[in-house]
Amino acid sequence: MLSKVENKVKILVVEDNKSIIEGLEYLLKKEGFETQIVYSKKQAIDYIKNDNYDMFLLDVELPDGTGFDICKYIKEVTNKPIIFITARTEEANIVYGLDIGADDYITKPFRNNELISRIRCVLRRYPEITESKNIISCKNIKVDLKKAKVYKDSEEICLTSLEYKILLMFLNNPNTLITRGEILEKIWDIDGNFVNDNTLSVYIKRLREKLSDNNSKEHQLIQTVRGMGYMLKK
Amino acid sequence: MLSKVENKVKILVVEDNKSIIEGLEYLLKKEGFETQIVYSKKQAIDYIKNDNYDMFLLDVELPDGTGFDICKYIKEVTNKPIIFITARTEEANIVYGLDIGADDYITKPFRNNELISRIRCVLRRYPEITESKNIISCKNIKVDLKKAKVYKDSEEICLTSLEYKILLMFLNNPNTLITRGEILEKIWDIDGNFVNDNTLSVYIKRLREKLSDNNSKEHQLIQTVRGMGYMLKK
DNA sequence: ACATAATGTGAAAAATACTTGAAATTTCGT
DNA sequence: ACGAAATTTCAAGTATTTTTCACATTATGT
Repeated sequence: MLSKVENKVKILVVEDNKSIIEGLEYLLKKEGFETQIVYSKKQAIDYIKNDNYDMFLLDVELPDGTGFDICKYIKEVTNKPIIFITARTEEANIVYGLDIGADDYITKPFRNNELISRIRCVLRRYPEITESKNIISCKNIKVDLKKAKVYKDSEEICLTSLEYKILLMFLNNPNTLITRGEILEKIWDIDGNFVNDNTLSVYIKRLREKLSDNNSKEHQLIQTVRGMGYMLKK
Repeated sequence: MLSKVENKVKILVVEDNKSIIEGLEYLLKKEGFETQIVYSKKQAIDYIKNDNYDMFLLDVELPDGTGFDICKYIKEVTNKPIIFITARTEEANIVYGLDIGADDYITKPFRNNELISRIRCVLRRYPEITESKNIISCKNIKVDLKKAKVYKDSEEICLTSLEYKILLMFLNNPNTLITRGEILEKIWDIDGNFVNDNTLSVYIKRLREKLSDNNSKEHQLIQTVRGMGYMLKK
């Protein structure tokens, strides 16, 4: 199966209270975020080291330390939004949390809507995060997923909807061989009734035509791998 | 039939609850993992000694010990991801599990989707595991399965699709005699209509030509076993 | 040295991919 | 609902690469 490049905002949640986690994970997923939940300071720092998150929700009290420690660590290595989740009793210290670089805080128990709107509000202050999620690009071709528009060197080019789907399939799997079968299956599969095999060739030809102004073989974004399929060269 | 080198992530599951095992095995297989299930600490350590696993799912409570013991043992001998499966009652100790090197935990009963996404998430933090599944190599020849590209000493060489298929057949069965019949069957079998026997010889010749720069016999990757077939010397 | 098996060669045949134009279908504005 | 425009599909012809095969040559084991 082909992998899919995720274009979601990725949030790391550090929280050790199981009953909060359950609702939280469901909520965030539903709202279109990608989440990773960890339970301790140690684990959190581990995950941060090994992965890239766009944003952090940190509980203050953790079994092996405080969210403040994690916050300081995050601010050392990157500049991404941080929201603290605090018990009401910790409210007094939260000024400290904001001092060391957090963007907001929310006290438990919180209403789901409030959390989500705080998250979105904070994200608005980091426009580069959401913007980067709506654009896929390769070489001089850029796709704005939100507007479903395609640009060649910042000049818009018009693709039909099938051409667009095929292009996305390539952009989501750069440097990966995609067989004709896989494309036919994904784009045309209506209960096994594939389209004429040649149709795909026609689409590839048109896509190339539109994407490239230099139709020498080596300059094609979409390379054919004879006898196997096609591949987008990143 | 020829054995096939699996390019799947291989998971050792240590769990003594039969009703969990049943669903688990089916689920993991369906999601494309290779699984081995064992029921006790003793058995687990035995299997770990004798085989290479990419990842571990450990129940905490076992008839003859705890998953924590197994976790410590694993971390002594290798660095592979570990996820604990715990009953809700053991939740308190789980911080200990994470301390001794586990990557995540999940409490029973769990939803299938949650387990799978935790597994995939943890695997993402060990990129070398999934990457190693996309590369097969032997001596100075490397094959990138994702790109369907072949390299000789990190220099790309171009194979036709049949040459590629045959090479893969050899790489998937190193140090194993493969008869001409087996190759003909696997590569050319279209309802028993085999190709001219000599065709295979031609392909072997071309493959050798492309794979080696030194065409002395001993240096050939693909050795002929007179009267029997061919063998790839690892 | 002999018979047999394996290998090398190049030209013909086949397979695969590309191009083009035109027919069928869908979409969209009126 | 109708017609025009755009999109999608298909068929036929062309170009390119690969696969195949017949025959010549070389290697191997007894």
